[in-house]
Amino acid sequence: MPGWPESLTGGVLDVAPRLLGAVLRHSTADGPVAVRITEVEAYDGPNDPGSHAFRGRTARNAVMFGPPGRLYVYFTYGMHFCANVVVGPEGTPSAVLLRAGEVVEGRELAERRRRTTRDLARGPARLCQALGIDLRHNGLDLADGTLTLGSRPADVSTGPRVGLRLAHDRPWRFWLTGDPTVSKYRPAKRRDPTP
DNA sequence: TGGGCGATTGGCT
DNA sequence: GCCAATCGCCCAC
Repeated sequence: MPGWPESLTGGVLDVAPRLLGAVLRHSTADGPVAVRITEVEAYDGPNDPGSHAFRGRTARNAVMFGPPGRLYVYFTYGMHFCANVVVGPEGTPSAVLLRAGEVVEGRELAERRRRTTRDLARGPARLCQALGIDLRHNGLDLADGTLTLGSRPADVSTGPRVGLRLAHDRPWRFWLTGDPTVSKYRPAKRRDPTP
C-alpha cells in the first residue's frame, strides 16, 4: 500500500484520527478475523503522563520506542490484553490504542473467542480477544496488509480518554461520530473521594 | 524484595 | 451503580 508506513510517522495527534476506518486483519490456524477501527486513543510518549513510556524505556514498553507500524501489546488487570499501533519516528515512543471496532470478517470465529454474539470488539480488551491477539503478538509488523489504512474520515468526534487517572483532561480519544460500536466512556475511579 | 495499582470486563444489586 | 477477578509492572523500602 503506497504511503505506508510513512503515513504513520507524523505526530500522534494527527495520525490517531487517520486510523479510524482502517482495517486490522489477523489470521491464525483457526482462520482470519478483521476489524474496522472505530475508536482510538493517542498516547504521546514522553510528554504524556498517561503513557506507559512517560517514565522512559522498560522491558514492557520497548516496542513503543521502535519503528512505526508495529503492534504494542500489553497485559493488564491480570487478565486482559490491549493493542496499540506504534506511530511517529523511531525513538519517539508514541502509540495509538485501539479501543473499539467493527468485525468485518470472521464473525463466527470472533463470536467463538468472545463466547458471545454482542460487543465483539467494543472495548480494547474485547477487540484483542476477538482478533486472537495476546502478548505473543507484541512487536508484530503490521505491514503487508495486516493493517490497511483508508482515507481520512470526515466525521470524527473527540473527548477525554477512558479510565485514566493521570492526564484525564486531554481530549485525545477519537471516534467515528455516531458509530454504534464505540465503547462507553468510563472515568477512572478515584482513590481519594474526600472533597 | 514487597505491595499498590492498572489504557478492563462482566456479573450482580 | 458497584465491585471482584487476577497478575505483571514498577518503584519505594
